[in-house]
Amino acid sequence: MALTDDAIAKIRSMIQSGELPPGARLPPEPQLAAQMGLSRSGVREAVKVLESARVLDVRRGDGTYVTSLAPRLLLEGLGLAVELLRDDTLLEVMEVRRMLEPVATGLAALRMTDAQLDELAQILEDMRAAADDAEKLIQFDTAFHHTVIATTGNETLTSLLDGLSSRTLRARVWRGLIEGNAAHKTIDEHHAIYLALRSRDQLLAQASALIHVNTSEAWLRTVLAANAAKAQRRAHPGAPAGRIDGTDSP
Amino acid sequence: MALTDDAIAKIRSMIQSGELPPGARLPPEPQLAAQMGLSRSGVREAVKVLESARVLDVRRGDGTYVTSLAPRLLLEGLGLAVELLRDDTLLEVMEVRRMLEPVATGLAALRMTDAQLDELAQILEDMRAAADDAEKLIQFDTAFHHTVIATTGNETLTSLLDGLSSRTLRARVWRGLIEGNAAHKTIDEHHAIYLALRSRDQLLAQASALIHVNTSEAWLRTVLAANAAKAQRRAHPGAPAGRIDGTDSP
DNA sequence: CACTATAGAGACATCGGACGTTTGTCGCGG
DNA sequence: CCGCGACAAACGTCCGATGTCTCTATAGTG
Repeated sequence: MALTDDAIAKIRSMIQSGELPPGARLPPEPQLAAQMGLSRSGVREAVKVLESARVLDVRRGDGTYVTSLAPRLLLEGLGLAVELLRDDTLLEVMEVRRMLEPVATGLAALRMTDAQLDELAQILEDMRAAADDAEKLIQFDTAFHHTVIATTGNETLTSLLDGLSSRTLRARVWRGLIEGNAAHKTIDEHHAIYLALRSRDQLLAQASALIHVNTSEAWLRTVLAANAAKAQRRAHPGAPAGRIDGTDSP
Repeated sequence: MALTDDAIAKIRSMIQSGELPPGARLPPEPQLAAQMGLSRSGVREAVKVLESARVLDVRRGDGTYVTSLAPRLLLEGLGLAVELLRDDTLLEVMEVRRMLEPVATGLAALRMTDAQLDELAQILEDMRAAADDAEKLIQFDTAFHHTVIATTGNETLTSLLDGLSSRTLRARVWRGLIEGNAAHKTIDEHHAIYLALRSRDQLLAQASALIHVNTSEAWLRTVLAANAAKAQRRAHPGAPAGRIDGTDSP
Protein backbone atom coordinates (compact mmCIF):
# COMPACT_ATOMS: atom_id res chain seq x y z
CA MET A 1 0.00 0.00 0.00
CA ALA A 2 1.54 3.23 -1.01
CA LEU A 3 -1.04 5.62 -2.40
CA THR A 4 -2.80 6.50 0.82
CA ASP A 5 0.37 6.47 2.89
CA ASP A 6 2.03 8.70 0.35
CA ALA A 7 -0.83 11.11 0.71
CA ILE A 8 -0.43 11.10 4.48
CA ALA A 9 3.28 11.76 4.13
CA LYS A 10 2.70 14.54 1.62
CA ILE A 11 0.22 16.37 3.81
CA ARG A 12 2.44 15.94 6.86
CA SER A 13 5.38 17.26 4.90
CA MET A 14 3.41 20.29 3.71
CA ILE A 15 2.59 21.08 7.31
CA GLN A 16 6.12 20.54 8.54
CA SER A 17 7.58 22.73 5.84
CA GLY A 18 5.29 25.57 6.78
CA GLU A 19 3.41 25.44 3.51
CA LEU A 20 0.32 24.63 5.57
CA PRO A 21 0.67 26.58 8.82
CA PRO A 22 -1.62 26.06 11.83
CA GLY A 23 -5.12 27.19 10.98
CA ALA A 24 -4.61 26.84 7.24
CA ARG A 25 -7.39 25.40 5.19
CA LEU A 26 -6.81 22.45 2.91
CA PRO A 27 -8.27 22.26 -0.59
CA PRO A 28 -11.59 20.40 -0.90
CA GLU A 29 -11.26 16.65 -0.98
CA PRO A 30 -11.85 16.22 -4.72
CA GLN A 31 -9.23 18.85 -5.53
CA LEU A 32 -6.80 17.38 -3.03
CA ALA A 33 -7.35 14.00 -4.63
CA ALA A 34 -6.49 15.31 -8.09
CA GLN A 35 -3.47 17.15 -6.71
CA MET A 36 -2.05 14.00 -5.14
CA GLY A 37 -3.01 11.63 -7.87
CA LEU A 38 -5.44 9.33 -6.11
CA SER A 39 -9.16 8.98 -5.61
CA ARG A 40 -11.25 10.80 -3.09
CA SER A 41 -11.55 7.60 -1.07
CA GLY A 42 -7.83 7.47 -0.58
CA VAL A 43 -7.69 11.12 0.41
CA ARG A 44 -10.43 10.56 2.94
CA GLU A 45 -8.47 7.77 4.58
CA ALA A 46 -5.37 9.94 4.74
CA VAL A 47 -7.27 12.87 6.18
CA LYS A 48 -8.97 10.60 8.69
CA VAL A 49 -5.60 9.36 9.95
CA LEU A 50 -4.30 12.89 10.40
CA GLU A 51 -7.54 13.91 12.03
CA SER A 52 -7.25 11.10 14.54
CA ALA A 53 -3.73 12.31 15.27
CA ARG A 54 -5.18 15.80 15.91
CA VAL A 55 -3.14 17.22 13.08
CA LEU A 56 -6.17 18.10 10.98
CA ASP A 57 -9.56 19.36 12.05
CA VAL A 58 -12.35 18.32 9.71
CA ARG A 59 -15.47 20.47 9.95
CA ARG A 60 -18.41 19.00 8.18
CA GLY A 61 -20.04 21.32 5.70
CA ASP A 62 -17.11 23.69 5.96
CA GLY A 63 -13.68 22.30 5.20
CA THR A 64 -10.53 20.74 6.58
CA TYR A 65 -8.07 22.83 8.58
CA VAL A 66 -4.69 22.37 10.20
CA THR A 67 -5.02 22.40 14.00
CA SER A 68 -2.97 24.63 16.28
CA LEU A 69 -0.46 21.75 16.55
CA ALA A 70 -0.31 22.43 20.29
CA PRO A 71 1.37 19.70 22.33
CA ARG A 72 -1.84 19.00 24.21
CA LEU A 73 -3.40 17.98 20.90
CA LEU A 74 -0.56 16.09 19.26
CA LEU A 75 0.30 14.17 22.43
CA GLU A 76 -3.30 13.22 23.11
CA GLY A 77 -2.78 9.92 21.35
CA LEU A 78 -0.25 8.84 23.94
CA GLY A 79 -3.05 8.16 26.39
CA LEU A 80 -4.85 5.97 23.89
CA ALA A 81 -1.65 4.05 23.25
CA VAL A 82 -1.06 3.42 26.94
CA GLU A 83 -4.63 2.16 27.28
CA LEU A 84 -3.83 -0.63 24.86
CA LEU A 85 -0.54 -1.75 26.37
CA ARG A 86 -0.41 -5.28 27.70
CA ASP A 87 -0.41 -5.80 31.44
CA ASP A 88 3.25 -6.69 31.70
CA THR A 89 4.33 -3.45 30.07
CA LEU A 90 2.28 -1.31 32.44
CA LEU A 91 5.06 -1.78 34.98
CA GLU A 92 7.41 -0.17 32.48
CA VAL A 93 5.07 2.78 32.30
CA MET A 94 5.14 2.99 36.06
CA GLU A 95 8.91 2.98 36.03
CA VAL A 96 8.89 5.94 33.65
CA ARG A 97 6.45 7.79 35.89
CA ARG A 98 8.73 6.99 38.78
CA MET A 99 11.60 8.68 36.99
CA LEU A 100 9.72 11.64 35.62
CA GLU A 101 7.00 12.59 38.07
CA PRO A 102 9.22 13.30 41.09
CA VAL A 103 11.48 15.63 39.10
CA ALA A 104 8.46 17.37 37.63
CA THR A 105 6.83 17.74 41.03
CA GLY A 106 10.06 19.21 42.36
CA LEU A 107 10.04 21.72 39.55
CA ALA A 108 6.42 22.54 40.34
CA ALA A 109 7.44 23.40 43.91
CA LEU A 110 9.56 26.21 42.49
CA ARG A 111 6.92 27.63 40.19
CA MET A 112 3.63 27.16 42.02
CA THR A 113 1.58 30.21 42.93
CA ASP A 114 -0.55 30.69 46.04
CA ALA A 115 -3.74 30.48 43.99
CA GLN A 116 -2.65 27.13 42.60
CA LEU A 117 -1.85 25.91 46.09
CA ASP A 118 -5.36 26.85 47.20
CA GLU A 119 -6.74 24.92 44.25
CA LEU A 120 -4.77 21.87 45.35
CA ALA A 121 -6.05 22.24 48.91
CA GLN A 122 -9.60 22.22 47.57
CA ILE A 123 -8.99 19.07 45.55
CA LEU A 124 -7.48 17.39 48.62
CA GLU A 125 -10.57 18.29 50.62
CA ASP A 126 -12.82 16.90 47.90
CA MET A 127 -10.76 13.74 47.87
CA ARG A 128 -11.14 13.25 51.60
CA ALA A 129 -14.90 13.79 51.31
CA ALA A 130 -15.17 11.18 48.56
CA ALA A 131 -13.11 8.54 50.33
CA ASP A 132 -15.71 5.86 49.68
CA ASP A 133 -16.50 6.64 46.05
CA ALA A 134 -13.93 5.01 43.79
CA GLU A 135 -15.12 6.90 40.74
CA LYS A 136 -14.73 10.29 42.38
CA LEU A 137 -11.44 9.36 43.99
CA ILE A 138 -9.97 8.60 40.59
CA GLN A 139 -11.33 11.85 39.26
CA PHE A 140 -9.84 13.96 42.06
CA ASP A 141 -6.60 12.02 41.98
CA THR A 142 -6.28 12.82 38.29
CA ALA A 143 -7.10 16.47 38.92
CA PHE A 144 -4.53 16.67 41.73
CA HIS A 145 -1.62 15.39 39.72
CA HIS A 146 -2.62 17.27 36.61
CA THR A 147 -2.80 20.52 38.56
CA VAL A 148 0.60 19.96 40.14
CA ILE A 149 2.34 19.18 36.88
CA ALA A 150 0.54 21.92 34.98
CA THR A 151 2.07 24.54 37.28
CA THR A 152 5.44 23.81 35.70
CA GLY A 153 4.06 25.70 32.73
CA ASN A 154 5.35 22.97 30.45
CA GLU A 155 2.42 21.83 28.36
CA THR A 156 4.42 19.05 26.73
CA LEU A 157 5.39 17.63 30.10
CA THR A 158 1.82 17.87 31.31
CA SER A 159 0.42 16.09 28.29
CA LEU A 160 3.02 13.36 28.51
CA LEU A 161 2.36 12.62 32.15
CA ASP A 162 -1.38 12.82 31.58
CA GLY A 163 -1.00 10.23 28.88
CA LEU A 164 1.20 7.97 30.97
CA SER A 165 -1.42 7.97 33.71
CA SER A 166 -4.27 6.80 31.57
CA ARG A 167 -7.68 6.41 33.09
CA THR A 168 -7.72 2.63 33.14
CA LEU A 169 -4.26 2.52 34.69
CA ARG A 170 -5.41 4.86 37.47
CA ALA A 171 -8.59 2.84 37.88
CA ARG A 172 -6.64 -0.36 38.39
CA VAL A 173 -4.37 1.18 40.98
CA TRP A 174 -7.30 2.59 42.92
CA ARG A 175 -9.09 -0.71 42.79
CA GLY A 176 -6.11 -2.23 44.53
CA LEU A 177 -5.88 0.65 46.96
CA ILE A 178 -9.51 0.39 47.99
CA GLU A 179 -9.60 -3.36 48.24
CA GLY A 180 -6.39 -3.23 50.25
CA ASN A 181 -7.78 -0.55 52.58
CA ALA A 182 -4.94 1.73 51.58
CA ALA A 183 -7.03 4.59 50.19
CA HIS A 184 -6.63 6.63 53.35
CA LYS A 185 -2.86 6.19 53.39
CA THR A 186 -2.67 7.27 49.77
CA ILE A 187 -4.67 10.40 50.43
CA ASP A 188 -2.16 11.18 53.16
CA GLU A 189 0.58 10.86 50.58
CA HIS A 190 -1.16 13.48 48.49
CA HIS A 191 -1.27 15.66 51.56
CA ALA A 192 2.46 15.24 52.04
CA ILE A 193 3.07 16.34 48.48
CA TYR A 194 0.83 19.33 49.07
CA LEU A 195 2.73 20.34 52.21
CA ALA A 196 6.05 20.10 50.41
CA LEU A 197 4.73 22.24 47.57
CA ARG A 198 3.30 24.81 49.97
CA SER A 199 6.72 25.21 51.62
CA ARG A 200 8.29 25.46 48.15
CA ASP A 201 10.68 22.69 49.10
CA GLN A 202 11.88 21.18 45.85
CA LEU A 203 13.67 18.18 47.30
CA LEU A 204 10.89 17.36 49.71
CA ALA A 205 8.34 17.60 46.92
CA GLN A 206 10.49 15.31 44.82
CA ALA A 207 10.81 12.78 47.60
CA SER A 208 7.13 12.72 48.50
CA ALA A 209 6.19 12.35 44.84
CA LEU A 210 8.56 9.40 44.49
CA ILE A 211 7.07 7.74 47.55
CA HIS A 212 3.61 8.23 46.12
CA VAL A 213 4.46 6.80 42.71
CA ASN A 214 6.16 3.92 44.45
CA THR A 215 3.00 3.15 46.42
CA SER A 216 0.97 3.25 43.22
CA GLU A 217 3.40 0.91 41.56
CA ALA A 218 3.27 -1.53 44.44
CA TRP A 219 -0.52 -1.69 44.35
CA LEU A 220 -0.50 -2.03 40.60
CA ARG A 221 1.75 -5.04 41.03
CA THR A 222 -0.70 -6.71 43.37
CA VAL A 223 -3.60 -6.01 41.04
CA LEU A 224 -1.70 -7.35 38.05
CA ALA A 225 -0.59 -10.44 39.95
CA ALA A 226 -4.15 -11.19 41.00
CA ASN A 227 -5.25 -10.64 37.44
CA ALA A 228 -2.60 -12.93 36.01
CA ALA A 229 -3.45 -15.65 38.51
CA LYS A 230 -7.08 -15.41 37.53
CA ALA A 231 -6.28 -15.63 33.84
CA GLN A 232 -4.05 -18.60 34.58
CA ARG A 233 -6.83 -20.43 36.40
CA ARG A 234 -9.18 -19.67 33.55
CA ALA A 235 -6.78 -21.15 31.03
CA HIS A 236 -5.63 -24.21 33.00
CA PRO A 237 -7.92 -24.89 35.95
CA GLY A 238 -5.98 -26.55 38.71
CA ALA A 239 -2.74 -26.50 36.76
CA PRO A 240 0.39 -24.93 38.24
CA ALA A 241 1.45 -21.49 37.08
CA GLY A 242 3.55 -21.50 33.91
CA ARG A 243 4.53 -19.13 31.17
CA ILE A 244 2.33 -16.08 31.09
CA ASP A 245 4.10 -14.10 28.41
CA GLY A 246 2.03 -15.37 25.55
CA THR A 247 4.95 -16.81 23.63
CA ASP A 248 4.65 -20.10 21.91
CA SER A 249 7.11 -22.76 20.91
CA PRO A 250 6.96 -23.79 17.26
CA MET B 1 -19.23 12.32 12.40
CA ALA B 2 -20.00 9.33 14.47
CA LEU B 3 -20.15 6.20 12.38
CA THR B 4 -16.47 5.83 11.60
CA ASP B 5 -15.37 7.04 15.01
CA ASP B 6 -17.76 4.62 16.61
CA ALA B 7 -16.20 1.84 14.61
CA ILE B 8 -12.73 2.89 15.77
CA ALA B 9 -13.91 2.93 19.36
CA LYS B 10 -15.58 -0.46 19.01
CA ILE B 11 -12.49 -2.13 17.59
CA ARG B 12 -10.30 -0.49 20.21
CA SER B 13 -12.65 -1.65 22.90
CA MET B 14 -12.68 -5.20 21.59
CA ILE B 15 -8.90 -5.20 21.77
CA GLN B 16 -8.77 -3.66 25.21
CA SER B 17 -11.28 -6.15 26.58
CA GLY B 18 -9.23 -9.04 25.34
CA GLU B 19 -11.86 -10.12 22.85
CA LEU B 20 -9.25 -9.46 20.17
CA PRO B 21 -5.89 -10.40 21.68
CA PRO B 22 -2.54 -9.62 20.01
CA GLY B 23 -2.22 -11.61 16.81
CA ALA B 24 -5.96 -12.12 16.45
CA ARG B 25 -7.47 -11.85 13.02
CA LEU B 26 -10.35 -9.50 12.35
CA PRO B 27 -13.30 -10.51 10.18
CA PRO B 28 -13.08 -9.50 6.51
CA GLU B 29 -13.96 -5.89 5.86
CA PRO B 30 -17.41 -6.56 4.40
CA GLN B 31 -18.37 -8.72 7.37
CA LEU B 32 -16.93 -6.21 9.81
CA ALA B 33 -18.96 -3.54 8.07
CA ALA B 34 -22.19 -5.47 8.50
CA GLN B 35 -21.34 -6.25 12.10
CA MET B 36 -20.83 -2.59 12.95
CA GLY B 37 -23.61 -1.22 10.84
CA LEU B 38 -21.76 0.88 8.34
CA SER B 39 -20.38 0.58 4.84
CA ARG B 40 -17.06 -0.90 3.89
CA SER B 41 -15.71 2.59 3.19
CA GLY B 42 -16.26 3.56 6.79
CA VAL B 43 -14.65 0.39 8.07
CA ARG B 44 -11.66 0.99 5.88
CA GLU B 45 -11.17 4.48 7.36
CA ALA B 46 -11.41 3.06 10.86
CA VAL B 47 -8.95 0.28 10.11
CA LYS B 48 -6.59 2.73 8.47
CA VAL B 49 -6.53 4.89 11.58
CA LEU B 50 -5.77 1.92 13.81
CA GLU B 51 -3.18 0.71 11.35
CA SER B 52 -1.43 4.08 11.43
CA ALA B 53 -1.43 3.83 15.22
CA ARG B 54 0.25 0.41 14.88
CA VAL B 55 -2.70 -1.26 16.56
CA LEU B 56 -3.72 -3.24 13.49
CA ASP B 57 -1.58 -4.86 10.85
CA VAL B 58 -3.26 -5.05 7.46
CA ARG B 59 -1.84 -7.67 5.13
CA ARG B 60 -3.06 -7.35 1.59
CA GLY B 61 -4.52 -10.49 0.16
CA ASP B 62 -4.55 -12.06 3.59
CA GLY B 63 -6.43 -10.21 6.29
CA THR B 64 -6.24 -7.74 9.15
CA TYR B 65 -4.57 -8.70 12.44
CA VAL B 66 -4.01 -7.17 15.83
CA THR B 67 -0.33 -6.30 16.31
CA SER B 68 1.72 -7.41 19.31
CA LEU B 69 0.75 -4.13 21.00
CA ALA B 70 4.37 -3.78 22.07
CA PRO B 71 5.32 -0.34 23.41
CA ARG B 72 7.80 0.15 20.60
CA LEU B 73 4.90 -0.03 18.17
CA LEU B 74 2.24 1.93 20.02
CA LEU B 75 4.63 4.71 21.02
CA GLU B 76 6.03 5.07 17.53
CA GLY B 77 3.59 7.87 16.81
CA LEU B 78 5.16 10.04 19.47
CA GLY B 79 8.07 10.78 17.18
CA LEU B 80 5.75 11.85 14.41
CA ALA B 81 3.92 14.13 16.80
CA VAL B 82 7.13 15.77 18.00
CA GLU B 83 8.15 16.36 14.39
CA LEU B 84 5.11 18.56 13.92
CA LEU B 85 5.44 20.63 17.07
CA ARG B 86 5.98 24.34 16.59
CA ASP B 87 9.41 25.79 17.25
CA ASP B 88 8.49 27.43 20.54
CA THR B 89 7.33 24.14 22.03
CA LEU B 90 10.52 22.31 21.14
CA LEU B 91 12.09 23.94 24.17
CA GLU B 92 9.43 22.24 26.27
CA VAL B 93 10.45 18.94 24.75
CA MET B 94 14.03 19.70 25.67
CA GLU B 95 13.00 20.45 29.24
CA VAL B 96 11.35 17.05 29.45
CA ARG B 97 14.45 15.37 28.09
CA ARG B 98 16.42 17.32 30.66
CA MET B 99 14.30 15.82 33.40
CA LEU B 100 14.08 12.30 32.07
CA GLU B 101 17.30 11.49 30.27
CA PRO B 102 19.71 12.00 33.19
CA VAL B 103 17.69 9.74 35.48
CA ALA B 104 17.43 7.14 32.76
CA THR B 105 21.14 7.32 32.03
CA GLY B 106 21.85 6.89 35.73
CA LEU B 107 19.69 3.80 35.72
CA ALA B 108 21.55 2.53 32.68
CA ALA B 109 24.82 2.80 34.62
CA LEU B 110 23.47 0.18 37.03
CA ARG B 111 22.26 -2.24 34.41
CA MET B 112 24.75 -2.00 31.56
CA THR B 113 26.79 -5.05 30.55
CA ASP B 114 30.36 -5.12 29.31
CA ALA B 115 29.23 -6.04 25.83
CA GLN B 116 26.96 -3.01 25.74
CA LEU B 117 29.82 -0.83 26.92
CA ASP B 118 31.97 -2.10 24.07
CA GLU B 119 29.16 -1.29 21.67
CA LEU B 120 29.11 2.25 23.00
CA ALA B 121 32.86 2.56 22.62
CA GLN B 122 32.54 1.54 19.00
CA ILE B 123 29.85 4.14 18.37
CA LEU B 124 32.03 6.78 20.02
CA GLU B 125 34.90 5.85 17.74
CA ASP B 126 32.65 6.03 14.69
CA MET B 127 31.46 9.43 15.86
CA ARG B 128 34.98 10.76 16.16
CA ALA B 129 35.80 9.45 12.69
CA ALA B 130 32.77 11.18 11.20
CA ALA B 131 33.39 14.52 12.87
CA ASP B 132 32.93 16.40 9.62
CA ASP B 133 29.86 14.60 8.28
CA ALA B 134 26.71 16.05 9.82
CA GLU B 135 24.53 13.26 8.53
CA LYS B 136 26.64 10.53 10.08
CA LEU B 137 27.11 12.47 13.30
CA ILE B 138 23.36 12.62 13.79
CA GLN B 139 23.11 8.93 13.02
CA PHE B 140 25.76 7.92 15.55
CA ASP B 141 24.44 10.37 18.12
CA THR B 142 21.03 8.74 17.83
CA ALA B 143 22.57 5.29 18.11
CA PHE B 144 24.59 6.29 21.17
CA HIS B 145 21.67 7.57 23.18
CA HIS B 146 19.38 4.80 22.04
CA THR B 147 21.90 2.18 23.10
CA VAL B 148 22.39 3.79 26.50
CA ILE B 149 18.70 4.04 27.25
CA ALA B 150 17.93 0.61 25.84
CA THR B 151 20.20 -0.99 28.43
CA THR B 152 17.68 -0.05 31.10
CA GLY B 153 15.61 -2.87 29.64
CA ASN B 154 12.59 -0.60 29.71
CA GLU B 155 11.16 -0.62 26.20
CA THR B 156 8.55 1.98 27.05
CA LEU B 157 11.19 4.37 28.32
CA THR B 158 13.32 3.76 25.27
CA SER B 159 10.49 4.41 22.85
CA LEU B 160 9.47 7.57 24.69
CA LEU B 161 12.96 9.06 24.64
CA ASP B 162 13.45 7.99 21.03
CA GLY B 163 10.28 9.85 20.17
CA LEU B 164 11.23 12.94 22.13
CA SER B 165 14.52 13.13 20.24
CA SER B 166 13.02 13.14 16.80
CA ARG B 167 15.26 13.25 13.80
CA THR B 168 14.58 16.86 12.83
CA LEU B 169 15.13 18.00 16.40
CA ARG B 170 18.50 16.28 16.50
CA ALA B 171 19.33 17.67 13.08
CA ARG B 172 18.68 21.21 14.23
CA VAL B 173 20.82 20.84 17.30
CA TRP B 174 23.70 19.43 15.30
CA ARG B 175 23.41 22.19 12.74
CA GLY B 176 23.96 24.64 15.58
CA LEU B 177 26.77 22.57 17.02
CA ILE B 178 28.64 22.36 13.76
CA GLU B 179 28.17 25.97 12.78
CA GLY B 180 29.26 26.97 16.27
CA ASN B 181 32.36 24.73 16.11
CA ALA B 182 31.12 22.88 19.16
CA ALA B 183 30.88 19.43 17.61
CA HIS B 184 34.14 18.33 19.15
CA LYS B 185 33.12 19.49 22.61
CA THR B 186 29.86 17.62 22.30
CA ILE B 187 31.61 14.41 21.32
CA ASP B 188 33.69 14.83 24.45
CA GLU B 189 30.47 15.02 26.43
CA HIS B 190 29.47 11.68 24.99
CA HIS B 191 32.82 10.35 26.08
CA ALA B 192 32.22 11.62 29.60
CA ILE B 193 28.90 9.78 29.70
CA TYR B 194 30.63 6.67 28.45
CA LEU B 195 33.29 6.87 31.15
CA ALA B 196 30.68 7.30 33.85
CA LEU B 197 28.79 4.30 32.53
CA ARG B 198 31.91 2.19 32.33
CA SER B 199 32.65 2.89 36.00
CA ARG B 200 29.01 2.08 36.81
CA ASP B 201 28.74 5.40 38.59
CA GLN B 202 25.05 6.26 38.67
CA LEU B 203 25.37 9.81 39.94
CA LEU B 204 28.22 10.67 37.61
CA ALA B 205 26.30 9.23 34.67
CA GLN B 206 23.30 11.29 35.68
CA ALA B 207 25.35 14.45 35.95
CA SER B 208 27.16 14.03 32.65
CA ALA B 209 23.87 13.27 30.89
CA LEU B 210 22.35 16.44 32.33
CA ILE B 211 25.28 18.48 31.15
CA HIS B 212 24.96 16.99 27.71
CA VAL B 213 21.23 17.66 27.42
CA ASN B 214 21.87 21.15 28.68
CA THR B 215 24.40 21.76 25.92
CA SER B 216 21.95 20.47 23.34
CA GLU B 217 19.26 22.75 24.69
CA ALA B 218 21.56 25.75 24.58
CA TRP B 219 22.44 25.15 20.94
CA LEU B 220 18.83 24.53 20.08
CA ARG B 221 18.05 27.93 21.54
CA THR B 222 20.59 29.64 19.32
CA VAL B 223 19.29 27.82 16.26
CA LEU B 224 15.71 28.72 17.08
CA ALA B 225 16.61 32.33 17.77
CA ALA B 226 18.42 32.63 14.46
CA ASN B 227 15.47 31.01 12.78
CA ALA B 228 13.00 33.38 14.41
CA ALA B 229 15.08 36.39 13.47
CA LYS B 230 15.15 35.24 9.88
CA ALA B 231 11.40 34.76 9.85
CA GLN B 232 11.08 38.22 11.35
CA ARG B 233 13.17 39.80 8.63
CA ARG B 234 11.18 37.95 6.02
CA ALA B 235 7.97 39.38 7.42
CA HIS B 236 9.19 42.94 7.99
CA PRO B 237 12.36 43.65 5.98
CA GLY B 238 14.48 46.35 7.55
CA ALA B 239 12.25 46.65 10.57
CA PRO B 240 13.79 46.29 14.03
CA ALA B 241 13.33 43.00 15.84
CA GLY B 242 10.15 42.90 17.84
CA ARG B 243 7.92 40.35 19.44
CA ILE B 244 8.72 36.90 18.19
CA ASP B 245 6.14 34.96 20.08
CA GLY B 246 3.53 35.16 17.35
CA THR B 247 0.98 37.04 19.44
CA ASP B 248 -0.82 39.99 17.98
CA SER B 249 -2.49 43.02 19.46
CA PRO B 250 -6.00 43.75 18.18
C1' DC C 1 -30.25 51.64 8.71
C1' DA C 2 -29.92 47.43 11.51
C1' DC C 3 -31.41 43.00 12.26
C1' DT C 4 -33.39 38.59 11.04
C1' DA C 5 -35.06 34.84 8.34
C1' DT C 6 -34.13 32.19 4.44
C1' DA C 7 -32.46 30.13 0.20
C1' DG C 8 -28.51 28.60 -2.10
C1' DA C 9 -23.91 26.88 -2.77
C1' DG C 10 -20.11 24.46 -1.03
C1' DA C 11 -18.09 20.73 1.61
C1' DC C 12 -17.87 16.67 4.20
C1' DA C 13 -20.44 11.85 5.44
C1' DT C 14 -21.91 7.69 3.82
C1' DC C 15 -23.20 4.32 0.74
C1' DG C 16 -22.95 0.68 -2.94
C1' DG C 17 -20.75 -1.52 -6.46
C1' DA C 18 -16.97 -2.77 -9.52
C1' DC C 19 -12.39 -4.17 -10.70
C1' DG C 20 -7.37 -4.96 -9.94
C1' DT C 21 -3.68 -7.06 -7.25
C1' DT C 22 -1.77 -9.81 -3.80
C1' DT C 23 -1.60 -13.72 -0.89
C1' DG C 24 -2.48 -18.26 1.00
C1' DT C 25 -3.91 -22.76 -0.02
C1' DC C 26 -4.84 -26.99 -1.97
C1' DG C 27 -4.37 -30.48 -5.20
C1' DC C 28 -1.75 -32.34 -9.01
C1' DG C 29 2.26 -34.17 -10.96
C1' DG C 30 7.16 -35.15 -10.90
C1' DC D 1 8.67 -35.73 -0.55
C1' DC D 2 8.79 -31.56 -3.03
C1' DG D 3 7.61 -28.13 -6.43
C1' DC D 4 4.23 -25.92 -9.36
C1' DG D 5 -0.01 -24.03 -10.93
C1' DA D 6 -4.83 -22.76 -10.47
C1' DC D 7 -8.36 -21.20 -7.43
C1' DA D 8 -10.45 -18.55 -3.86
C1' DA D 9 -10.25 -15.09 -0.40
C1' DA D 10 -9.07 -10.49 1.04
C1' DC D 11 -7.32 -6.02 0.70
C1' DG D 12 -6.36 -1.68 -2.59
C1' DT D 13 -8.38 1.62 -5.47
C1' DC D 14 -11.66 3.93 -8.06
C1' DC D 15 -16.18 5.94 -9.41
C1' DG D 16 -20.64 7.97 -8.92
C1' DA D 17 -24.64 9.20 -6.24
C1' DT D 18 -27.10 10.95 -2.35
C1' DG D 19 -27.62 12.85 2.36
C1' DT D 20 -26.61 16.43 5.63
C1' DC D 21 -24.42 20.16 7.67
C1' DT D 22 -22.33 25.09 7.44
C1' DC D 23 -21.46 29.34 5.88
C1' DT D 24 -22.93 33.24 3.37
C1' DA D 25 -25.30 36.31 0.77
C1' DT D 26 -29.67 38.03 -0.03
C1' DA D 27 -34.18 39.62 0.64
C1' DG D 28 -37.38 41.09 3.81
C1' DT D 29 -38.91 43.54 8.01
C1' DG D 30 -39.26 46.87 11.74
